[in-house]
Amino acid sequence: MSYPSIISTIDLMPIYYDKSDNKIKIFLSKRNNPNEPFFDSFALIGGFIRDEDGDIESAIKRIARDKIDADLNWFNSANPDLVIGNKIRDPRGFAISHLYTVVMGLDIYINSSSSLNKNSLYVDAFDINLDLAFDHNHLIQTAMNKLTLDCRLSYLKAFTIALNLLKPYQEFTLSELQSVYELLVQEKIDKKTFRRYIPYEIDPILRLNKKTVNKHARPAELYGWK
Amino acid sequence: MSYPSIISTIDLMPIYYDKSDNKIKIFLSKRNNPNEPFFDSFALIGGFIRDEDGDIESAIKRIARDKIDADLNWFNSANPDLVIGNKIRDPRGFAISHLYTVVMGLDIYINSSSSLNKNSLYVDAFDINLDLAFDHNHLIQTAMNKLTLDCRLSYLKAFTIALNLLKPYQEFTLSELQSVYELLVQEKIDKKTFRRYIPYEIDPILRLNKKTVNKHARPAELYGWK
DNA sequence: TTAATAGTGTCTTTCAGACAGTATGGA
DNA sequence: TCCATACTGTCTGAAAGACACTATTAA
Repeated sequence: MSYPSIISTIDLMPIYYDKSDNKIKIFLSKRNNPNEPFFDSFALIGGFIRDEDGDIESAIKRIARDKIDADLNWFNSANPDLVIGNKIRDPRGFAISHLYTVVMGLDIYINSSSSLNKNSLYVDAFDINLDLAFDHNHLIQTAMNKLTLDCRLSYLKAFTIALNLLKPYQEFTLSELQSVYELLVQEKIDKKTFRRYIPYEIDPILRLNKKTVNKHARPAELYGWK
Repeated sequence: MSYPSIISTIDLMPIYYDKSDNKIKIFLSKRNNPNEPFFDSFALIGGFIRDEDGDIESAIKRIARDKIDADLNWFNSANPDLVIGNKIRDPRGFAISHLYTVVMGLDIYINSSSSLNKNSLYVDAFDINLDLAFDHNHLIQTAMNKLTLDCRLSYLKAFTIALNLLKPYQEFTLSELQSVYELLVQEKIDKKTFRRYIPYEIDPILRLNKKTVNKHARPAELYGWK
């Protein structure tokens, strides 16, 4: 007995907060197999779901490990952020992509930068000016749009994601947290309003009793992780 | 060249507002193929995604037409409400279910009741006391839970879905609309608060200048569709 | 009249938005 | 000193919650 051979794939959209130019970036890698479509183009990392994976989460873990040589420390949710399937997006046939937005840790960033060097690329998640493989331009735009809408709908979700994007940094200021938040919701927030959101008691952040240095202005309180 | 043979399926969770006992119900059908797993059990309607479907939306339409002999008038969203995939949920192998919540029209309800008669069943979406095929008990519980959370997060979403659930009825009162809303968010709302939500100008509802009759109380204004 | 449900008025609390004011460092 | 950024105080207006009040029918 045989079943329809639809191709089921995972695509991972690893996002990362780049403090140095205050942008949310996406990790892209160059497709390096001449026997696969879009050879030499940049793309989201991804792959087929295999029978031996056993379940979707295992497939995600395997792909993350194979493609960026690291575990991903946080999943946006158990459900994919985007599912799209048709016969035109992949020349190999009817392919369903399950796109998961994941947050990268700093270690992953460093590993990828060095070992994968010229085959990887970080680009502004909200402004991709590059032709990607498959329909990945469209996937990214749709997924980032959904991320913004979700974050606008629930400040708690925005807040949680902002914290996860800052996790790679040992220390951060509330102004930096606000910057990440503003990138997620794609709008400026009043400083006082933002600080009212902060549920000091609940969240895993910790006032370090340290201040920033070498700024030409009043130093900011530094926060870290419990 | 061959690709991994993961089974990709669609499951539809058709919901319907039953005015007579004020419940949101799910349409279930009895599995009638002795060669398929869970023969004679009740289940959500669903099926394999086939290569000739071309895309996911077409697969959904085909399955709806095959299984309940009708088009579905409204999709919750382009994305599935739930995706779950592993090797244990289907004896035939690694199966990924893409679950879509859909709202049934009255015509579908009537068609299904008559032609499918004893092979279909309507049950309270929030209280399934019946062992269903596959992991469908779990799917339904998770999907209804997500529906409630989504509706609590956005009153506009709750409102839109409530209106869609009332679409099959030509006339309805604001109290009825509130009842549907309360089922969706799973909590009682103050009458005045609820009426303040109603954006008279925006929504496709219309005051009919008619009132309910034969009630032992003050008659209610009837509303209909533009 | 009463029972029952429809619908409204309004007080109170909460909270976002706006923005001025104060604090604290470097140059 | 001033400039820049961090942080706080507080007024205002919008909207939710609570709940009492009025309205309109049948029995």
